[in-house]
Order: sequence, then C-alpha cells, then structure tokens
Amino acid sequence: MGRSPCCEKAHTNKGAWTKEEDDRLTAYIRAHGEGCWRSLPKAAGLLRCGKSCRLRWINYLRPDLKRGNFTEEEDELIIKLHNLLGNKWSLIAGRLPGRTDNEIKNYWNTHIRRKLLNRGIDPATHRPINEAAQDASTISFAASAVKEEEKSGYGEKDIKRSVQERCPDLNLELTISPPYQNQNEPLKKTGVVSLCFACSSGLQNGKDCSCRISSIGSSSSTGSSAPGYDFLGMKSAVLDYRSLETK
DNA sequence: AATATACCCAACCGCACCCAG
DNA sequence: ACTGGGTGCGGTTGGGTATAT
Repeated sequence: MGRSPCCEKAHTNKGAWTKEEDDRLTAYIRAHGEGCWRSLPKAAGLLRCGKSCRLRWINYLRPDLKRGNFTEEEDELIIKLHNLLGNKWSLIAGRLPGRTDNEIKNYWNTHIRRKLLNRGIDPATHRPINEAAQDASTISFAASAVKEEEKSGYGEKDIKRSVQERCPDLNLELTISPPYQNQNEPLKKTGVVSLCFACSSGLQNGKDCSCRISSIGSSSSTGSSAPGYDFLGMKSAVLDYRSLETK
C-alpha cells in the first residue's frame, strides 16, 4: 500500500530558493499565518513541497531568527544541553532563542565536535576519549533508560513510552548522575560534590573548571544527602525539565 | 593562475509521532 | 482499535565558497 507522497514531486521546484519564492512565502505567511503546510504552496502560488516551505520558513525566513556567529555562551550551553539530551536538536534549539534546530545541528557537526575533540572529549559521550572507548556506559538519562529497556527486551516504542512515562512532557524531575566518576578518586570528605561542566566532562581541574571553590561545602538545594551537580548553573541534584519545553 | 581539498550550510529525505475520523 | 493525513525531527547530501598546494 504505502503512503501517498507529501506532494506532487513532478511539478515542484527543488534546490535553492529564489528571492521571489522567499517573498511569496513570507507574504503568504504574514497574511495567513503558519500551518497547513500541505496546502500552502498551492495557495501561495509556489511550486514547492509543503515540507520545503515549512523548512524554508523555520530555518531562514522567520523574522525572529538570530543570524550570525554563535557566542561563547551559546557554545557552552549547546554542549551542556547536548550532554544531557543527546541529538535532540529541536529541544536544544528551544533553549536558544532565535536559533533553529538545523542551525545548531550544523554548528555542532562543523564546530563543536571539533572543539570537543581538541579538548580530548568524545562528542558522543562527553567523556575523555580514551575512557569513553574503554567504557561505553551511558551518560544521559534517556540513553540509560533506553539501555535498560533494551536489556529487558522491550521494543523501541516501549522504550520511548517508558522514557516518556518517566518524563511526561519532558517535565522530568531528573536526578542527574555524574557522567563520570573516577573510581580511584575518593569523594570529598563532605560527601557533597558540585561539579562544573568541565569536571563532569572529565576535565577535572582543567582551565575551564569553575567548581574548584564551590565544590567544597556546597549542598544540594533539594536538601537531600545525594551529591549535587552544578548543571546549567543550577547547583542541584534535580533538573526541572519544565524549563526545557519543546518549541 | 589553476587545481585540489576542506569546509560550511541550506535543503532534501525518510521515518516516527499525533490526532481526527 | 485501526487507518491515513499532516507535521516534526534527525540524518544526510550537494553545491557554493574558502583555503592550500
């Protein structure tokens, strides 16, 4: 059977958009708003697939887009979010106003990957490359949940549902486990260790480390005795995902 | 100056999810 | 419960541009 194609490919333009097409699309969306992408091309007089129109608008024509280079702060935020979320570019983009998932994905693949590799960090696991190779254990909640479910023999849908059940609407109240804890390194006597991103990525006391002072004597805002980790500037063992809503 | 190579990014493709019927 | 249309997402590709040889 198969699904019907999203558009009549024989009569649609492909490739780069012309100025005229951009103008038509922009004018139409300004007049009628977003949505109904399937019927939009015809209504707007465009020989384009609806998906293509949506992509062009979202990634290029939207007036609230922030063009230009990523700042150092954006870089670090992307790295932190990727460490937590993995390749969930749309979720990451949701935390970077004016940036699109496609833009962030491209930026990750062309700049940040290399940046992390230069730091000796595996961009996939956010752990030092040599150790990431030795131990492929997971670093994110979702990934570890998937791994657990895989062991138990559930299918992909079950896995996703399970993650979703644990994280309804991604309003997750997660306890973030440290991405890596060197077994040979004893915990600080207080038993409460607040790790900055550099440390949690395996660069303890590196030049990017910002927790050398805060790691002593700080405690989790939850008041629990569990170790707290400084993530996204929140010295807490719990990350509230309600602030990570999707677009 | 010409050619090769690397890099960047817009756009495409296929799949999965959501939801109305 | 099932089906199919609409939409969103992530991976990949291809063409343009910059840099190296």
